[in-house]
Amino acid sequence: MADELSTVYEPNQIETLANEIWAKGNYFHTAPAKGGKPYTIVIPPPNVTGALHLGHAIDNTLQDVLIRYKRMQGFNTLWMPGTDHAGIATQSVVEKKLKAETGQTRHDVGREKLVEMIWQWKEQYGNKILEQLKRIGASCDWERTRFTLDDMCAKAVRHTFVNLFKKGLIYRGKRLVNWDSVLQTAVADDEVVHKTVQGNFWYIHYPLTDGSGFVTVATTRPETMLGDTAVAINPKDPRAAKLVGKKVNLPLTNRQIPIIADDHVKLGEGTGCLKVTPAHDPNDYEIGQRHKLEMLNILTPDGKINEAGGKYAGLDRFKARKVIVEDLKAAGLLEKVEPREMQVGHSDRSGDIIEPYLSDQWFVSVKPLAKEAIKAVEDGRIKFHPERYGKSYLDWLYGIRDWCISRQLWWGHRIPIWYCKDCAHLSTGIEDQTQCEKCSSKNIEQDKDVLDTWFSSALWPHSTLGWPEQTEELKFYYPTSTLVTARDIITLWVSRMVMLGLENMGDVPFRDVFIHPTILDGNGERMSKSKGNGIDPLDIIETYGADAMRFSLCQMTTESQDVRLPVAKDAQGKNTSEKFDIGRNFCNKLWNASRFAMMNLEGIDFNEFDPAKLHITDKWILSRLAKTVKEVNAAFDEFKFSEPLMAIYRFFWNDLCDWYLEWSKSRLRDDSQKQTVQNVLAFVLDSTLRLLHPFLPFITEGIFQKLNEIAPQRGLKGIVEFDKKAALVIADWPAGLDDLVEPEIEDDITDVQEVVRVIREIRNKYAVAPNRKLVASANAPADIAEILNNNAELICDRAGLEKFSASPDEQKPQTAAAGIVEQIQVFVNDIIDTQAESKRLQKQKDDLTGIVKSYEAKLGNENFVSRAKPEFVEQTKQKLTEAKEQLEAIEKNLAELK
RNA sequence: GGGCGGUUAGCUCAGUUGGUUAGAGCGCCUGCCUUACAAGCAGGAUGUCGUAGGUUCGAGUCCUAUACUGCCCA
Repeated sequence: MADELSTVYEPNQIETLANEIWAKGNYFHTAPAKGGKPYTIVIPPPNVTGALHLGHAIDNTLQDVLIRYKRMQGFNTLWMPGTDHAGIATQSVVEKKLKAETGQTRHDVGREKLVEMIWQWKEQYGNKILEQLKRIGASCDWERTRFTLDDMCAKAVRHTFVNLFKKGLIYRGKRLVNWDSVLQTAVADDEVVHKTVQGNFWYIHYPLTDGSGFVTVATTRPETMLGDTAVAINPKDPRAAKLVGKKVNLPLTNRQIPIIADDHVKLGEGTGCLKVTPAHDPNDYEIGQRHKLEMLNILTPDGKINEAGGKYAGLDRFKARKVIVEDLKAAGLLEKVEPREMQVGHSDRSGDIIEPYLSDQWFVSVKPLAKEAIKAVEDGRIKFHPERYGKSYLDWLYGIRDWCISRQLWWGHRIPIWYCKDCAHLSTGIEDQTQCEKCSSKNIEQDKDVLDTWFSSALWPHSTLGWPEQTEELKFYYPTSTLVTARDIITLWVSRMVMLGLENMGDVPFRDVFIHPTILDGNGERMSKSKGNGIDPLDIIETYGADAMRFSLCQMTTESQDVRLPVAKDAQGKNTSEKFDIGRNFCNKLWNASRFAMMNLEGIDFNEFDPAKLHITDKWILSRLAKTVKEVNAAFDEFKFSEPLMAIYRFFWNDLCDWYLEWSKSRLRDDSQKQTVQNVLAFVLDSTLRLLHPFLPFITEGIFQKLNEIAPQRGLKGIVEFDKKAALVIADWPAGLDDLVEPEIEDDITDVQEVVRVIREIRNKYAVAPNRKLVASANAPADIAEILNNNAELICDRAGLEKFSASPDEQKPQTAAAGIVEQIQVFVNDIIDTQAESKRLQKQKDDLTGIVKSYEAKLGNENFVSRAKPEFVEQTKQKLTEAKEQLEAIEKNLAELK
């Protein structure tokens, strides 16, 4: 059966097979009743409208690595999946579709119908992303899949709102908000992206009412002058004494507005006179508050000038700008226009220019919540990895402002507030209200707005576990263990989960927050749909396999904040990247090494294993394995991903494949050693599969299944025995191997490998045919010579020799080429080419001369000898002696050539 | 404007508490279809560690300044 395996790894079949096995065993599902220690991760719920991109792929791969690792370690492991209703994003997708298909707007179909359409859309497409997650191997407990708008989450949202409202932490107020005129909703600060755009500074004259001249104001948004209710000047400005208290005629209107003094106006900047538009600029709003100015709104919700704009009413704000500039010019009030680069806020969702807009909104007073959230990180109840991100989190919370939670949308959690039309009282409650709390009037109406999506995502770690019900799940799995996300989400989501987790549960939502790097393209730009540089993980999976993708993503996950992934178009025009070659090559190597092993495991018998028969190479590979396991565990505990993977990579490729498998070939033909090799091989391969499983779940599971058929019982009888599980996904993590570490054996094998390398180099330099057997010898100190002689067979096997021997008195034969490594001089007979040899040795001589000189310089420096640590000085002396000996040997060999 | 990163081989990145003449993969050069693997094997070349100072016996690593670059916040 093993020899039926194809020589090239084919990911497709094995991915299907592994998925079937996992589904059949229902291994991803868990429950508190299973006992053990809990380990919980809640997925950062992807937006239902979205499709996976590589950002999701890396995020979810890393979560899966942690979950699989902990599951194998025996934790009661829950990975809670789900999606986010993504208010604005989802509604606008459906609105666009409606517009494209029928030309209708949401107002044409009405609220109820639109919401129904969105639900339909969600049912149709919302599962796509879950299917995609399954393709990348996410081992979520799918039975528990949640949605931020499902009943369970809705209940949590309702309770949270009512609690906060009753505590006085939710209030309604007329405030300036970031207004998206296309979507006609307020958006949060963090939904506004600032872009640099080319604009103008218009200098406008405002004539004084007393006829004594004019003041000049400069603005980037001339149309807002319609809403000006004052002109401000710094009180220290020399002109202030004369101007403050006077009035100006606001051009194009018949209003007169006062000149006031305010510190906010910077001295010596611009014209020194600032037009104040409290209803359309955050700074002006502050000034307006201080001076109790009128707040004059001049815009309609869809971004047109309203009736306050007099004859400009009805014009779109950008059109109005042009007309107003023309009119000012005609009136001789436009002094000049300066082109100017400026930062303008754009809606993350619609791309529209955000307008500061005065409207009724609901807010959360976050200060008291933030205080607790700050404490949780400061006292270490929550730890960020890498640590520096804790600072971003704290900085944001120190300066936090009240959170505007109302959105003028129809898709989302409707605000549970009912207005009484008779007594104007506001009622709220867990249940929908049918009458006014105060006057019992049935003439009540629910608030039209919905809550910011982050309000429901902020509850995710406890709402998904059933809160406010005290479910078994909630008691067992909360607080969750680790949150894995990208750094741009720290303020948006992480901080809010901490605030509301502490508020509702009285405990942190998670202990550790791991922030992974952001994937950029080859030009250092963030991947995005609009730029067209995004890579679809499914394209990568089709081309390279899911394991290969995961390998490369994990390998890139170091502590750096960004990773670059050069993007290329393949023959079909899909975005792809050579980066995934590494993962694919690794999978192929793993596949083939496993094939080799399994082809040679016929007749393996666990009970015939005899520890007394262990060969030096067996002990060596077991020692290397044990060390690798240690390294991997240590790295995982520090939230490192690249490091453990690369440790396994080196072990598997550079130790197991390059050396052990090769040495095992002849031993497998030797009946007296066969059972030992077979058992060690099966054990080491099995261990490697276990170590790799969190990273490469599919291929390792596939091979594990085959291994189970060929060698059902694996382990080193009397030393380490492994469980006999039906699937790798639930197999035990390698443990109890520490006693296998043997440093001396590792050193001995290193000497052997060094000698082999020197001989290979010589063979290569002289172009010796691969199949030509040579004779070699070595001069080395007695102890090392003994080791080499004991392992002469290993050297011959790997260096293509028929004979090898070493001794402290060995002299270089006349016709031999010489190589040197540490204290060992190696002589390879009968291939000499005087000229080439002389060139080779000369280069070695030059290198060594440099080394000797640098040591001599160090030791010649009195400061070094007197101030460096004595053991370091001693070490350097030792090295100098060795280097000098090597140099002498080379010089001697060179002299003999001439 | 404030904060946090990055700058190491042609490319993408490692580099622990300062201590051999700085590593990996890809790419490149040479030789191999060696009975697991050419997505492979063996060998080789390649770096003033952004720049300038400083601390130190010793700096890719610590400090200061500076350039370029990215992200977050205002």
